[in-house]
Amino acid sequence: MVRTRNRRGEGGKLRADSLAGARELVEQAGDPEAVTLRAVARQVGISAPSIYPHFADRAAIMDAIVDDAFADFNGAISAAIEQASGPVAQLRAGCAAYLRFAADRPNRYRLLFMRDPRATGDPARDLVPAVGKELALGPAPAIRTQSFAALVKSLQGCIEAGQSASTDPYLDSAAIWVALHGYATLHVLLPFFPWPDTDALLDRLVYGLARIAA
Amino acid sequence: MVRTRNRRGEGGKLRADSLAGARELVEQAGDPEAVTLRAVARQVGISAPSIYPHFADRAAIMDAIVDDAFADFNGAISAAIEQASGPVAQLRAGCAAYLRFAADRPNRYRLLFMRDPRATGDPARDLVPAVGKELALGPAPAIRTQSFAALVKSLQGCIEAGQSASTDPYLDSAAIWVALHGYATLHVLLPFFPWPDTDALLDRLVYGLARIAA
DNA sequence: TGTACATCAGTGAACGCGCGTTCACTGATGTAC
DNA sequence: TGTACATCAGTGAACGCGCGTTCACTGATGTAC
Repeated sequence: MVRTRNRRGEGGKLRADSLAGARELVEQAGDPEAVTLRAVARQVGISAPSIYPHFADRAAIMDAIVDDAFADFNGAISAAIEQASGPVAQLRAGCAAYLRFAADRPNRYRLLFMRDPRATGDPARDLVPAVGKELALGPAPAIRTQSFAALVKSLQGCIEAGQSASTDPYLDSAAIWVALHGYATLHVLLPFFPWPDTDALLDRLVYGLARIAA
Repeated sequence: MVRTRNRRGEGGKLRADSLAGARELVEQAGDPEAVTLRAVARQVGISAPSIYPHFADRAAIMDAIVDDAFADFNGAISAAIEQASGPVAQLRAGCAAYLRFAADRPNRYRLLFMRDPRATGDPARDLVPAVGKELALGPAPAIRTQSFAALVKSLQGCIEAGQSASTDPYLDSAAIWVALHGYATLHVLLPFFPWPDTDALLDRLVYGLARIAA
């Protein structure tokens, strides 16, 4: 609330503060619509017009926090994959981290895959056109497709190790993603539904859809 | 646009007209937020206050079109089930109808399972508390849980016919629902993703999760 | 060391917009006599 | 058959709100001389 003016040359700090404020708003409200320019300003403790030297418009703020959420998400998943040893364990660890992220930080998960990409500021950075086969499998995936690329890579690792009978890792990765997303989404939207045990479901999804023998 | 005033005693027609207008708005805009009271009035060709004799507030309109969408959805699924013969075929037909509904009428599907129930007018009618095990399995399911109940019943039919090895039809139905929803949701949100063939995926989901031998 | 000045961080007031909702009303329609 | 009147469908103007965005500004801070 109370904020002391930045010193000269340090005006850029307000950008980081604004992003932090926007992040807090998402966390508190659970609704990306709550991230209004004025709400961010209130959260940070500045006047609304002060945002403009740092963001072109409201869409630019949304875009930045979505990227921020993706970075967080990617970090959680790649950390889980790295900690596991062996291709099958890595695949499962990545998928488990996916569900854990959605369960632990539901309001950030909303930003990732529960918003219409058309609502984003810069359409060119949207998930829709960026997730084409070539890009997702390429060497330097964009931040919004990085984890999907990691999933494909994990499944390819299982195939190379002779532990998966999959003949199309891209297709089967998409199937796994769809199932994870359905579980994550409905968990977020309907938290009081008597859901089955996460680990048991995860086993069926991963091993079944990746064609891995139990 | 141009509308002639209803005759005396027929003022109630405006309620139906308003609902039709709200439905058209959802279909056009794809965003439930676009269904504002004033937009409905514009669509119908009346002034905004004229809505009030027929709906308590904006939330009541939203609630009504959500119920309308559920009735549509339930009708599509039960029709598909009735047309199929044999428990396994019925189960699969119901699931296929689920995906078909989401693909053909994406903006209505948004109303069903892609909105936060907290955004609805009357919290008591929300899906969250209504979908408890007892209600969903009961004899007269509410409109918003009817199709889930039909899914459970279909799976029970498969078990009784000795064609499913499932030991917990409620749990396995939830798993199927989750998978269907994930596929439907991401299709709606990311229509340009190179999705796998719907029928092949459906087979794997239904037979795999319902424990039916192919 | 002191002072004038440019720069920079941030403000306050205002704009037009669309929203949900309220209120007093208008004027056509049917009915009672 | 004609007329007064109650009822009903629907309106127009207004309210306060929060929003994104623009604009002219203020006042502290650092720097040049």
